[in-house]
Amino acid sequence: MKIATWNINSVRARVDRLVAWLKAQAPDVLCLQELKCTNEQFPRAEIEACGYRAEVFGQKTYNGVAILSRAEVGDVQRGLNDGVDDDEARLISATFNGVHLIGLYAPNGQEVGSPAYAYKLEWYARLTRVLEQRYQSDQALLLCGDFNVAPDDLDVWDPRYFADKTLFTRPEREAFKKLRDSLGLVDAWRTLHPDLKAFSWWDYRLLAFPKNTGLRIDHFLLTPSLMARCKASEIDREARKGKQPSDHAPVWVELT
DNA sequence: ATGACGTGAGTATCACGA
Repeated sequence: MKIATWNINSVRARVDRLVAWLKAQAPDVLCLQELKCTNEQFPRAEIEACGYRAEVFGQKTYNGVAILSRAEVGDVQRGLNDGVDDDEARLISATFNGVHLIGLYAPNGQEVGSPAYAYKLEWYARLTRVLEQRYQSDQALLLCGDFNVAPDDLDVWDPRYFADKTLFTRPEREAFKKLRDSLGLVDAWRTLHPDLKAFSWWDYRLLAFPKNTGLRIDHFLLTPSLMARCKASEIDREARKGKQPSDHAPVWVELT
């Protein structure tokens, strides 16, 4: 079973790329982030024409997440549903083949010290509480998506330059670690590539992709029992090439 | 100069991304 995640940075601007990638990679599940469209604007017909269903949690202009799958998913929930007043479409969860899936788009945080930065840290704390309240570490649970945090030095092209920059500040990395530790979750790609310096996002500016000045911020977090079934995980750097790409590459895991 | 691009909204320029 192949499960993928991709921050597509506007699904309407890239529907042709999306369809081509689904046909080429044939994942069983693809979690999408940054749809930048409402449920009504989502290109459902094109997705269904290539054999996928779509559970969509859209929002006008910003955010928006979806779960595409070859077979029907169960128990779909949109949002954290933790009682906090929050209308940002950043999380969708479902079950598929006995696996609890959570597809998420964590807040970016803008500048350190800004309201958006505080919201990001609070959002991580809320998600951690939700995991602790609703799941157990012995379940088959998988979180994937754009976490907007580079966890370690190896995940940043220049850790010294990023030391006090959003996505790599100590509070963000600690919030990510607390989320991971809540259920003993494992960073699947890093576990399978312990010494590799590779990225999943590159700035559109400054020739960042050809210079490979990127960050690894798109992740799969698995409970230990699910990690035992994970034999492969890769970042599809090819999908960042060519005309009008998303600034993120897709990431996938293969589960036995 | 670690230097500025892409998207949606709306129709000039701004908010936002990371």
